[in-house]
Amino acid sequence: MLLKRSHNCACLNLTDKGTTVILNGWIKKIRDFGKFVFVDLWDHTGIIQLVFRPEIEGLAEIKHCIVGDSIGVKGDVVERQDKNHHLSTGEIEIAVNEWVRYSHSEPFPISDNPSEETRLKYRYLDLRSEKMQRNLRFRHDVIKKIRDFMSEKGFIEVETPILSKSTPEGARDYLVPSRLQAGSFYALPQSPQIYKQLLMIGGVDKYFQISRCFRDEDLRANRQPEFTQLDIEMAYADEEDVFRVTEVLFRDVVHSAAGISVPVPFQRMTYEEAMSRYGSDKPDTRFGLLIEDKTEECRPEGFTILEEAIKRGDAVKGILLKGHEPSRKEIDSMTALAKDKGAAGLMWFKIKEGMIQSPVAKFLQDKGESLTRSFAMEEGDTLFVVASASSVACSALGAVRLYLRDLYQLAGETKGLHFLWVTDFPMFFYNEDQKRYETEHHPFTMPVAEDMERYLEKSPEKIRSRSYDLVLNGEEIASGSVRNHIRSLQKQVFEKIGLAPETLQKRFGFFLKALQYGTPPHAGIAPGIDRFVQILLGEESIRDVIAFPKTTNAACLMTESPSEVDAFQLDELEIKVNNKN
RNA sequence: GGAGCUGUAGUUCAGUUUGGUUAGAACGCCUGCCUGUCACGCAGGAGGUCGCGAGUUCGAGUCUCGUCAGCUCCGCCA
Repeated sequence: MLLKRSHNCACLNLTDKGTTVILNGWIKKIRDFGKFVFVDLWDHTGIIQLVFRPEIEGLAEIKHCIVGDSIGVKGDVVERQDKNHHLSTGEIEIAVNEWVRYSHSEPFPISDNPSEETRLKYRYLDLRSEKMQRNLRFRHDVIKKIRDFMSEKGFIEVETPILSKSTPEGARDYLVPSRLQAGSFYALPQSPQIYKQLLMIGGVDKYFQISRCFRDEDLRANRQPEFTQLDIEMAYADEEDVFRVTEVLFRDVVHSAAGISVPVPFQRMTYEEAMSRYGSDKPDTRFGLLIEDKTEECRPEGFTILEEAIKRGDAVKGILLKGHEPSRKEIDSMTALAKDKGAAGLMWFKIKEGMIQSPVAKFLQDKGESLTRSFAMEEGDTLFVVASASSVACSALGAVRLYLRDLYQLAGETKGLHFLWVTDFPMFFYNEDQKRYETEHHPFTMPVAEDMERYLEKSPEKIRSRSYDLVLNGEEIASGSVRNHIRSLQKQVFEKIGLAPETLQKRFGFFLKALQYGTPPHAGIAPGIDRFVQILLGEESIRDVIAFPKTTNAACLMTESPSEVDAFQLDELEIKVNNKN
């Protein structure tokens, strides 16, 4: 028997006193007093207390219910004698007249403070937690706002295939074997990139999609193998059009979902500046601590470490931490970070009673004066210096900078949202391992035309692309570009990254062909929904904004996927598994 | 591929530094008592492959090696 509910648990209050209601939900807590029993009933709206009095039928049975049981009750809203002010429904309780247990629960395997492993194994129970309920609802609100906004701006949502074609440029593909053409494979899309460009050629003009993307790469706290992005593409548009619509979109979504006002337009910065000043292509602009290049000014005589570095052509760069002196242990951690990024080491300097303090102090013939002067260092500050190839020094100090941010909460604990456009990424970079050029963004990005002419043969790494990232509080939350709509130029790019003509034809022939039919100039962007929601909610893990996430091993502890399959399934696909063990 | 942290009852943890009797606590579960709780209380009970496998030792939850799993980071992520 289903007692059809009249209300949700937490939607009642003292004004409902005297009414008869029917509630459905789970037992959250049960307190047995012999002659009567209190039950905290929970549904997605919250908790309300039920009281089972001696005179009702089934009093003995309610004593045998446990946390997690699903029940329905009919009863009267009554005012409590002793009110509970910790509860929104704490002024009332439901005096139960009639009730039914829909289903019994095994003892609950998940506590108030569950481990990550337990949460993932019993995800359906973890989802009943206040946090997951709130996060899923928030995520829904964000996505609904996005859909409404895009529709209002004249974009239409078009779905693109999940079973698509492998394009092994970039991330590793997830492959799906074909049965009808055994030996051939589909790939799950890393993004709908090519399809959305084909939609532009197809006259869709303004496209968007809340789309699932798949990348078979290692996971991180903010990275899952499948994730959701808002895919956007506009015909007859350039970067300024994309910036404008994206900025207003984020402004409106942030305002309606989180109640925060952010100014538009967003700050912009070139890739070059981001790398040289922040040591990152996704700089956290919520605080200073910028990297300074003192290769010219700072040449303390007799300090052979620096002198020889400069002679080699290395740069001397540093960041000055005002008013903090990290401990030896903390400096060791920072040194390890710098070395991870390829620096030979991390030099540090403090001033104590006018005297410079540093492991390398004894080498400083000028007592460190040229250092303290060029960096404007004062007592109480700590100076970190790296002498390395310029790019190495920057990324090393970039890592140190973020360590200091976390150590001293330099980004502040306020809900400040700093959006930043990073522009002018390089088109190509040289892959040392594979001895060939690759595209920094993706091969469909439009290179800057004049750079292409000047540098294509001699120094391709100097060619800029018309691509851009949107960074929020030091996290990349969107990436996009003006696309290459010129077939000959697209072919040049493919050739530069070493795609042999036959390979090119096999992988991208259909696309190059499509480009022949009057491709409109177009541009787009793809914000990552999961990461954006994660930042707005202040969650440390992206798993907490996804209903059914995977572990760092890309496994699902609940369904135990991935798993072996039956031999007949493999037979149908003509696949043989090589068991390495 | 590499580094670090973690793994003990259904759950969350203590015990590992310094090897030594029968591995503990809390919550949960089971049985009983209780007329106003909201962390209800009281009495009793069940519940353990100390992740797994080797090794050292008279003796291993504890030491060593390997391995698996979870988390974080580097590489990787057009």
